[in-house]
Amino acid sequence: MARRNDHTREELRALALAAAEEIISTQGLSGLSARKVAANIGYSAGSLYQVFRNIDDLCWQINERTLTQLLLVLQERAPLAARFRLAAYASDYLAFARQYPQKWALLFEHRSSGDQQVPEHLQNQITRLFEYVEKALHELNPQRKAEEVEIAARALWSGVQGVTVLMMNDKLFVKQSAGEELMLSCLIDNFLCGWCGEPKEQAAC
Amino acid sequence: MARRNDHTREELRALALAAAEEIISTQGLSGLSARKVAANIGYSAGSLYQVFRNIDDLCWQINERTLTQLLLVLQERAPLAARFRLAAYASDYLAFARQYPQKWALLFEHRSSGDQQVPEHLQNQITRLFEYVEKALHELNPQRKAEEVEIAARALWSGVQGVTVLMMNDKLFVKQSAGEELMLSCLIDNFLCGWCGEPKEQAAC
DNA sequence: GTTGATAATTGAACGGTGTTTAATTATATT
DNA sequence: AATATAATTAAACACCGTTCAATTATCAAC
Repeated sequence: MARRNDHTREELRALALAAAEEIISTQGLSGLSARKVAANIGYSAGSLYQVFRNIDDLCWQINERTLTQLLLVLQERAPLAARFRLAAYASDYLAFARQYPQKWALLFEHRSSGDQQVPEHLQNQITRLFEYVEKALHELNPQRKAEEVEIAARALWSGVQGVTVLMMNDKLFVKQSAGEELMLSCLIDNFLCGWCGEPKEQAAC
Repeated sequence: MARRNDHTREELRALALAAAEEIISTQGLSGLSARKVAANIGYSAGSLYQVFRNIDDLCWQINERTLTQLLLVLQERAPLAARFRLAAYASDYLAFARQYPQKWALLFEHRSSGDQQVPEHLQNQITRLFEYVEKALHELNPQRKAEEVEIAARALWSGVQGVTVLMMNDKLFVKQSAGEELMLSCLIDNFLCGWCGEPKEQAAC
């Protein structure tokens, strides 16, 4: 066949990405295969290579979509006061990972085998994520230098990331349910205590 | 052949694990395959299944060895005072990840496809890791309840974990070299500020 | 319309993967 | 020496990602 008008190039790309996301969500990354994706959208495996360089590329593009989705959620928190906003970011992040565990896992575990680099667009998205945190930290303590803010934002958010990772790995067993939320507020409260230099508001744990 | 005395069961297991570690260290996880491991130790692929249930199992066993190695490093820090000990733990952890990036990645990214669970022995090792941190935190503020210590240790160490993960993913770009070390001390200092309730020692960033 | 060029699509092929199993072979026991 | 036992293997199976020649549908020109 040729240039059949069923779907344009872009439509095909979107179809494939959607099908791949569906497979990953239900069967995990290990359940993903080019042939399955193709079959699910009524094409042959070879056709995917018209739109993706390889399936690593497909995974990167899924990650871009996932990150877009996440950023959209976080954006909603903009009206909140800085301190609550940070807490909301963290809790949203955790909730997102719980809701889309497989897609979230792909987001932070996918590394290309070999030469390929992280796509620029994805890097920009990650930078934006950090900027949200930087903005909140700056509002909380405007005297800090830009460099300090940058480092602190990455440190703090890496912490949130770490809590989420360990949760996802079922490798932490805290007695209470909602233990992860406790950990997040513990992390943030204690950190902000140092960041703002507020001795009185000692964190709960 | 049968029960050839070249190697006992346990020797074969050790040989295979060593070969697999070598392959992972040089070619990454994606370069690992049962046939390669077998070839490298002069056996056929099928023989591996006498000693491992599958190659996921082999990966778990590698992880146990890696974690043993890491715990050994951290143990050396026991003589230090609590605050320095914590900092040393974090820096050791980061250094370990840098030195054995592939093995470290396997440690925190490997999840079985499907039914298999995290082996008990590995869980115990992770618990021990957290206990090191708990001990230091307790020494720094003995008034805290055991529950609080438990949560704080996991929160703080997850932060260290997060910094390391993001570093490994080349996803954070801080201008300074040694930016990761700065992030770690930023995280720990600020956190401990809240933990101990020490307002004066405001962290550098 | 018919022809020819163009581009999308496919199916088959290649070399790889993990895993199972029947057949083989070396050791241990009787 | 004969037999039982257990280790080892080669081959087979069903997958995988990727490539490519062959096919086929669309478009442009005549």
